[in-house]
Amino acid sequence: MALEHALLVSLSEREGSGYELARRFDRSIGFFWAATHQQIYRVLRRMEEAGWVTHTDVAQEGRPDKKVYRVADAGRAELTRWLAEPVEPTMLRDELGVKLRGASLGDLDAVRREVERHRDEHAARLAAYQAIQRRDFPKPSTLSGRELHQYLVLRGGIRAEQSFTDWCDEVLQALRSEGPR
Amino acid sequence: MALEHALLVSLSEREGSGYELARRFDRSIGFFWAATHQQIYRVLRRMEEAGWVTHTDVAQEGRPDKKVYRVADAGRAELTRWLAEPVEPTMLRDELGVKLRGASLGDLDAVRREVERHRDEHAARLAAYQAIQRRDFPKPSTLSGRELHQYLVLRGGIRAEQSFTDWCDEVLQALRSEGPR
DNA sequence: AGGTGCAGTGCAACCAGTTGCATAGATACG
DNA sequence: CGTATCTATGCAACTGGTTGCACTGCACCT
Repeated sequence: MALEHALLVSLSEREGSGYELARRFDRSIGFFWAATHQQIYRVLRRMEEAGWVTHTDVAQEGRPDKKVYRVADAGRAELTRWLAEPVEPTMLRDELGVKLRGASLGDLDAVRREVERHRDEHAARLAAYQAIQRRDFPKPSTLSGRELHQYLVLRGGIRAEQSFTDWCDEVLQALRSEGPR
Repeated sequence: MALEHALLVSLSEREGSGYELARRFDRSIGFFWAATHQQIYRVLRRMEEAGWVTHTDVAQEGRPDKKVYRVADAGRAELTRWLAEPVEPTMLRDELGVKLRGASLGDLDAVRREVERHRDEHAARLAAYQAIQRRDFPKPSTLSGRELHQYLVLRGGIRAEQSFTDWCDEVLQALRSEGPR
């Protein structure tokens, strides 16, 4: 599974506590691989058992102690191993498709509103990603290494949200001719 | 969850056994919502307990008996209920993104090959979907109702695979300038 | 004669992820 | 002053899905 490896990547860039990782996920990797704090805590513990990471307790004033994790040698080895190993290409998996397929068995107008809602949500994400692109990667052609890879992942997010938004528009357009509105 | 409802949609179109549903999923809904026979059997039993479907045992010659499921009133009600209820828009979730983000921590060339593999796989799916479109929906503008909805779902698959393929190409292009090849 | 594959259902164990809740001090809002 | 939010970690229960295996009998290939 990839969460372990996503955490290894994130911790390789910078050490951090479970909580910090959860917040980092919320605002960057998490756009492309979401994870709750619960899942992260559990996986970190499992990874420590496996010797992939180690932690040191850090006392703080005015706030709870935290466990700062860093990648161990075994973790680095595991990450390179996994990077070289093939993984299965993902399948599209979106409930909206199921709803649309069943639209004629229910309230068509409700499905229409649902598609609109999804379009808006995906369009909003698209705008957010594009803002990140403008802010963090104004000159893509100058990038290389880690920065280039980060940029390319962001590009993936942009393309995905763009195409989803376009699809919703196509659906709405096509449904407009159907039934009363 | 959507598997129940995907099964309700499929069974509304035509009754069938768990096995048949698994095969139907393999070649149509499954392009957009994959499910193993195991999962399907389990869910069908749960659905029967809930009164959403009923089954009749059908004896066959030369092959095992089968349980043919059909949608009950409660199932139809549940489906319409679910169709009107909002669901959360999906997040992008692809391990390839994690790999790319960590590419500089491992063998860049292996990641490159991996991206190529995924590109080929997605391009193949794209071609398959486009073949279905050409065969089953030569004149989209004439469609309405269930057929239109099926077509639109297929369009979603085509757009998703197209944009993923394009993204892989962009990545490969960008990585070409990096490191030895 | 023997292996593969299809049709058909199913159990058991496991893995990944979600949800709800608990704790506890600090700070900020109204 | 009280409520909400942030930092920080965690347990317990549950849901959804995967993997490996088992059994039956027919058809097809070599």
